[in-house]
Amino acid sequence: MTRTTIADVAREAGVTKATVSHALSGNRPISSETRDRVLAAVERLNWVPSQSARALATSRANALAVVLARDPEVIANDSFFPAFIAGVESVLAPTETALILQVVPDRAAEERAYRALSRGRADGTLLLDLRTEDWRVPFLAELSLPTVLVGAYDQPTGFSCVRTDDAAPVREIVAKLRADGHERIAHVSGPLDYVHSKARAEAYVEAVGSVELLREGDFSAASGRTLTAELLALSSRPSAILYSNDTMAIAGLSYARSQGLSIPRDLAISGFDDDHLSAHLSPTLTSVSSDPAARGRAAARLLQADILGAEPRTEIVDCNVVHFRESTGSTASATPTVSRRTP
Amino acid sequence: MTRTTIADVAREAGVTKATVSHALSGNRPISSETRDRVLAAVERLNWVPSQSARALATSRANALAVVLARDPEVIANDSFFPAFIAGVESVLAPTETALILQVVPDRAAEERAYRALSRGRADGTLLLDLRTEDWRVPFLAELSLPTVLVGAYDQPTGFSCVRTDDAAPVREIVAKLRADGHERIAHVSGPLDYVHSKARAEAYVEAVGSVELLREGDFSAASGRTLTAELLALSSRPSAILYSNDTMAIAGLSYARSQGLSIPRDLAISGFDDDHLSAHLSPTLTSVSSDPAARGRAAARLLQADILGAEPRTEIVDCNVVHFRESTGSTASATPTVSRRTP
DNA sequence: GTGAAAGCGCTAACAT
DNA sequence: ATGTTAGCGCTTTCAC
Repeated sequence: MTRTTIADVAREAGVTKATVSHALSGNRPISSETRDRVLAAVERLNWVPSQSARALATSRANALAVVLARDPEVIANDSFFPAFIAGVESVLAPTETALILQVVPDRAAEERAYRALSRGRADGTLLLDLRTEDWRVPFLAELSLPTVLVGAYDQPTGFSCVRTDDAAPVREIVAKLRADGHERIAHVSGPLDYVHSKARAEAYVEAVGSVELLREGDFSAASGRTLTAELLALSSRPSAILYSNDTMAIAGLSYARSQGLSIPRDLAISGFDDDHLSAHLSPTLTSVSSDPAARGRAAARLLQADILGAEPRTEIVDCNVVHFRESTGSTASATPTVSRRTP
Repeated sequence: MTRTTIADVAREAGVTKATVSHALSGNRPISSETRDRVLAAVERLNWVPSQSARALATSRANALAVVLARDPEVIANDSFFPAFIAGVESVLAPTETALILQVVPDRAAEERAYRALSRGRADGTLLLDLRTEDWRVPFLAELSLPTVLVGAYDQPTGFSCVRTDDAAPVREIVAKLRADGHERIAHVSGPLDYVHSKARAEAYVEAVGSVELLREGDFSAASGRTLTAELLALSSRPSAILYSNDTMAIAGLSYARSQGLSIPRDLAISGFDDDHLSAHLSPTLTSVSSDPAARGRAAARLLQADILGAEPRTEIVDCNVVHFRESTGSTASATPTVSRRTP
């Protein structure tokens, strides 16, 4: 049984391949009568155009791509990614555009992946996990593969960009902790070459005026634990720790408890990303929700526009909202208690 | 600037396109000298073969696909999916095979998506969220699109399948609760037309010998809450509830508490899927971990084998392990307390 | 061991 | 408004 092609449909409808093609694309006027006949034939034969043939002929893959250079294990415990993808899909689905997900082990493979994408696999790509001076930015520019940056990239580029203000929530949390009487506030960041980690860390440093209590983690539970141990071992230890994600915050919280500290009495803790279970922990975890789905939607729309030839533009999606919960001792309307930090 | 093609490489190396093609594929003997020259030219020109041209010529897309008919919002809160995808990617990455993710709103779109996949977009597909008598099984068989079923499908098929024993952990939990003195044990299931929900529910019914306390949820927090309320309003209410995922369990737990019940004293609770934060909740949540990554790896391997022409086979990946935690009042080695349930 | 040429199934000029 | 035809960039017979 050989696959049915556009030629079969043309024969069935008594027209030529060109007519079939145009009847479907609407790229040239067709008598409604002919169109009906063609559509009927398409229906009858259950024909779906070959994606590869179409891609070859039009140089359009009808697919967008995300390449991740992360360890597969890390993807599994990240609460940002699935929601982001869900957002992307919600704008792609109506267009019948596919999303290609490719995980690569190293830079060489990543370059090959982007080259392959630009050679017919995809029409554009979304760049996540941006780093300062990210090599992918000039690289993709040279490949002239339509690209949208997701994150507050700190250099000028010719690409569209979906930004978020990561500094504001950090300032807000620090201010609140200050008002609650905390004087030694620490920060466990993500890797500082990630632009979002860096933005948060810089906002922290600016707010507290010192790098003394800044520690660079890697978003893993293990680093959350280790760095918390390090901070708590200080002769003059912090009374509050801001973590750059919930996973590290929870690991830190567990460690602190294991040392006999009570949260938030002896140590206030806040996270980032607001995992959907964070509001159910005990104590409930103060965190920052950032609507990754909205960023996914914005990024997908910008990329589609870019592919259609629109000018690159930067969109600021600011859905960051701080949820003060029990882990900072401060529920919504709690009156700040002065000087409750431990020695 | 026109894209570089195989013809450019051939010219650069002083050979024909055919030789370039074979030098890379190894599909026919090439003098090592010529090969070197070709490879050098490829390197020099940074040439990557066009995926679409290759796909058209070989009818191989070098891509696998997952089509989801879920609401995008649901994807975001599911702890199974990201880990599963991570597993799939870990076997695909070395092969430079792409994973296509497509979310569809309804059945018509889903059929179109599968047709498009089988017409050049992908070489095979992984079927998730299996339902009893799933229409996709015969449909994909007719499309003759290589497929691997993920879940304990209850009909014979010509497809490979990655199974898990969902009944065993349910039996284990019920047995433990019984031993702890619980006599009225309820179950909040997922939609019963999903094969895994059904398997769990059936194991539950068999273990407790009655459907009286079985309620059908939809895996959402909202249904967890509603059905818990319903069960607790019973004149003779359950002293333990098994939920078919952690999200519903946590919603149920919150509701029970809001009614003044203490967990696990007044109500024992267990979940399913073991979200990475479940061990950090308070009380820590009894749940069943199932290593979705391992299932992703197995499914990807089976699909690749299938595409290469191997016989379909069923693989049982049994990594289900029950983690008894505080929410069932039963830490690992706790001695069963008889009759501590509330009236 | 290598070259020449015929497709793969579409789309898009170019005709009429 | 529709038909004819030439590619898109590969792979793969078929010759030599």
